[in-house]
Amino acid sequence: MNDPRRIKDLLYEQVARIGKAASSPKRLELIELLCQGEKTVDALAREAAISMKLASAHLRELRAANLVETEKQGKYVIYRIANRQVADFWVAIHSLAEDRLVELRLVIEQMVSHPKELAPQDRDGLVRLARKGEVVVLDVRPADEYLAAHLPFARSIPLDELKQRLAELPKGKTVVAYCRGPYCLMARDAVDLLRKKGYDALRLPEGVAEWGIAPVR
Amino acid sequence: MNDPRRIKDLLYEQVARIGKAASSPKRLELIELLCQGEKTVDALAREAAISMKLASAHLRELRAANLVETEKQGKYVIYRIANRQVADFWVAIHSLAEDRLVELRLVIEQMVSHPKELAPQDRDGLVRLARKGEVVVLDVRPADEYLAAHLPFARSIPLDELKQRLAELPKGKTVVAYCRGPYCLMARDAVDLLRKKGYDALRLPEGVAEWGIAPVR
DNA sequence: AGCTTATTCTAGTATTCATTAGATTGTTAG
DNA sequence: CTAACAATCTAATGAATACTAGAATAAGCT
Repeated sequence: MNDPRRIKDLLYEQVARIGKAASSPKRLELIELLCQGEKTVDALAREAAISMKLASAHLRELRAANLVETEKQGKYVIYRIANRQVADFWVAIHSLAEDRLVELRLVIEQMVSHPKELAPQDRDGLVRLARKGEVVVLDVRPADEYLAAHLPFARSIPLDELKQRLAELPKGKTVVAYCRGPYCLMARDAVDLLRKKGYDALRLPEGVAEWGIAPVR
Repeated sequence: MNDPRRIKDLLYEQVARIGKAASSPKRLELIELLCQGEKTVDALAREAAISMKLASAHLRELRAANLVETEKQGKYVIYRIANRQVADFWVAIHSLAEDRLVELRLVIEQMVSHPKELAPQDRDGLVRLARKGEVVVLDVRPADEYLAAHLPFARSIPLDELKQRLAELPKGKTVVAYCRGPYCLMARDAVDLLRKKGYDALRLPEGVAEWGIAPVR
């Protein structure tokens, strides 16, 4: 309990707790998932493709940094991000990474970039078109994530139901598909399917976190 | 070189490189120092109170994450942040830490909070008063940091020259002292000194990074 | 009550990281 | 050229971390 450290060190140590939480790829993936809406440990583990034990351990770290909260509901434990600032931080750190790390930009390009990307510049324009019904904004995430938060005027058809529900989409209009954000491939797959079926489809490489829309409980 | 990993993992791994860079207290302190302006390894080590070897090792990490750049000038190596987005990230992570971690707020309160704090709400108001000359905005950081970037209408008197240069300050006006940001104590010490000498002095717990002012090369 | 499922806790291991000391490179000053 | 200094590199150490497996809780379900 002696303290030969500078008082200042205590401050940076606290900030570093946030950095530590953000220093593991898996934890970042969990944060991104939680930005879509609250989820159980089980669901998080499944979607991040890790064991529940490991998910639990990482969530423990996130909770130790006060970035997420939990609520016990019967057999399940529900995790959610502590507030929208956490989602903003996720956007800030992945944006900075995209800005600074060529490697990241290369991987992103390899993964998705075809002529079917929508430049993420003009949000107001997209909303205006969607309001007038001139484009269809399509949320292809699981239904519960759509319920927790979605882009303005978006309609929900989860990716795994898309093939069966194609009839719901008007064929003349451009479909703008989005999912969890730039690292999620559901919208890419949706666009591939839609184009194969003759639709005019584009991928919006942004999600609710990037648009600053916080999930509701 | 086999790759049984999901392609997605590569993305989060890249983002985690930024998180790793931000997971060490010392590296965060170095980033904050570099937000004040470019510096040599030697200067950084001195101001962060660590050995040059350790500073060099940490700076190596920061450069590996592309957050800082270097330039060799004769015997010295000059480090600077790669761009203003890095400074914005520093502000984002320390703000999130202040929002989420009670421990951090407690340490900050213990360190500085007296009745002489200026609430950091009204920047425009402060600038207006400073423009009209109704308050003196005083930058107490070392002179080179003032030259690299400073708040609007601020004048420079480094803390260690303040005692000798008190005559430069008009006694009737409120002096608003600032330094490197909320974790820096130079402004606090300046305010203590000024009040002891009969000045009306307040501490602004923000610096150029928090105001979004990037240092010039 | 027993059985199943969701979650956490405890150990154990392999790996990574922070830090220090010693040797090395490159540059300036005498 | 040599001495002094700035900075980096290498190697070594102890501490922290990610992940796995096994046991322990705890809440439904039958």
